[in-house]
Amino acid sequence: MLELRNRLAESIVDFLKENGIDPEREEIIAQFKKPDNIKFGDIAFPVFRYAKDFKLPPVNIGKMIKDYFESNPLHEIEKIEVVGGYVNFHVSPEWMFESLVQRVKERGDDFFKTDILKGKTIIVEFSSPNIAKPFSIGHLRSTVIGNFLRNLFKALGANVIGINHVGDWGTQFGKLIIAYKLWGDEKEFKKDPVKHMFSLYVRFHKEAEKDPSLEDKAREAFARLESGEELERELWKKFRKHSLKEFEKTYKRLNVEFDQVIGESFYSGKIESVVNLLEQKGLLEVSENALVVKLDDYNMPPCLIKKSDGSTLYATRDIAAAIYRKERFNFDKMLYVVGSEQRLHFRQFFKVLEISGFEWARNLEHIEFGLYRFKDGKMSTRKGKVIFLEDVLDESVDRIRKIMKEKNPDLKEKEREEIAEVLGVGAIIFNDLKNDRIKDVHFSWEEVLNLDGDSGPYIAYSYVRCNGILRNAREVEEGFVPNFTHNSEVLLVKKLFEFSEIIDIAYRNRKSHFIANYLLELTRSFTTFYHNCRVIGENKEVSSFRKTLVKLTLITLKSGAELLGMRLPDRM
RNA sequence: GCACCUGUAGCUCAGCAGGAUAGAGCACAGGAUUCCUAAUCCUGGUGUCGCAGGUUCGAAUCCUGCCAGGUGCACCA
Repeated sequence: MLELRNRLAESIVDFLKENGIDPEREEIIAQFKKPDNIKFGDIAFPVFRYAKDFKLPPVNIGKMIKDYFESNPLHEIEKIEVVGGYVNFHVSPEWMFESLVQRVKERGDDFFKTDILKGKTIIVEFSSPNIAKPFSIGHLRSTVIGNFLRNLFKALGANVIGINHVGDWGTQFGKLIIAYKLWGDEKEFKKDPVKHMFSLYVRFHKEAEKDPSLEDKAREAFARLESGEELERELWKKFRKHSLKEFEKTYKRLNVEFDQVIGESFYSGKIESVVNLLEQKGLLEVSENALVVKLDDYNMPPCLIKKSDGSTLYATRDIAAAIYRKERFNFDKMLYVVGSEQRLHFRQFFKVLEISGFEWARNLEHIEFGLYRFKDGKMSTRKGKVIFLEDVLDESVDRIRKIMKEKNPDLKEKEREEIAEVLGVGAIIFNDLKNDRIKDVHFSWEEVLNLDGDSGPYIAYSYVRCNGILRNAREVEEGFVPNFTHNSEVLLVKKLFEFSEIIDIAYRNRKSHFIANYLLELTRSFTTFYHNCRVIGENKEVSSFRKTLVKLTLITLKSGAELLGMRLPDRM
């Protein structure tokens, strides 16, 4: 469609030039619009703004453009209509179908992939849970959004490095160490390490309200950890090991992989060189006994580099990590998938890098997203007010399992289990990715687990039907000659054709909801087609053509779901 | 207090490099199954696009101000 727009724009530029107007092609392309209603065609060009130049009503100009195209016709265009001030181009569905088929013949299942990012190295830092805390539904967002971006950039040909920047360093570990020393229970820990650590963490904050000296003790404990004291180090290793093992299970369920899992602790040895560098550049100042970089000139509060007790902070480690990664991977872009509440933090350390002379700092992006919130406010790990992701996934799988028993009782137990897992987890992933990530998600079990309408299972169901048809229509040969006999076929082909453009939009905005919504629309187009057009039992030409439409729908649904990181079952 | 984000149908949300009567899902009512899985499809919308100005041939979309909710603003991450 992009190429077609280019060609249309070129013709319009020629036409306008003949009439003494000299616009850029890009300018024309920007004016193209996708009509709200399909009856107005596929590409619309509004001509209102030229009324003054031509000293004619828009309709007349539209007619002139139409005439121009009719004397220089494009085979991709089936029909041109002038309505009001618009020139509406109706793209030939036959041409769309043939282009799609051609593409699939050439590229197979990779038909939607491109190489626009070939040769580029892109780092996506995502998930990054705190290993002192359990994996809550709050961590789901960074995980699935990051995974989506990793998939997307890969599909566009980039060399992508997905990094799980595990939160395994910081004062929180001081807290955990103190709490473990005071109230830790070896037996409880062995039984369920993560839950036990969580209860210690919550208890720490509760007790610290009564006894604020605990906070100081925690900071001291972290300082000892950072300076390499044996006892603290051992405890830390123990906490870390068990947490990572636990997280691994969750990642497996979510079908998420990382190219690198490096904790913040990894950078603790690289802090001094950062401090020295900032010192050299004359950016470092002592303020209230701490080391800071002042950012007054950029309308930001100072960025804290070292606490007054000499231990490091989040920002320091992020700066060290960025420099390290630039040296190691020489990335073209680095994206941080982290909640929007940390926006200031990112602006600050991006700026510190920039004024330190690292020009590549402008290739850093904070991919922010809204947080999960309850009716009565924010989730808080500290207060123990948190929903565990595992519980959400289990509940979702449970619900699916029940529905499956009802709808398809003939499935074997083992197969049903596998499919319920795929559908249940997929439903949660889809639910998270279907809305603009910038918005907060109001958590309610009802909504997260809602399986009606705009949901993962809805898409999966269409996919399953496609598979069913292909299984039952083995005898039918695929047909590559367009043979439209019903309007729903035309609408389906047009929807299928949109896919590449949607990928482009999702890429430019780094947002998954464009793809999620597209998949819902495609599914709707398909089910309408499904209800109106049978594949099996029609004459040869019709059956063959329709079989190919089903095949195209199948691979498009699969590809879109793959980008989102959602698996689809062959039956359900 | 300052900065940023959000505000669209009863609810959850699309649409916002300006463009045609502002669209989905849920909920509610009715209908469709001799036929590729009815987890489906079809029919039914009188919405102050938070409010008020401005720019424009044209504003949900851009600008300004205000209101509401959220987030952040030095030793947490």
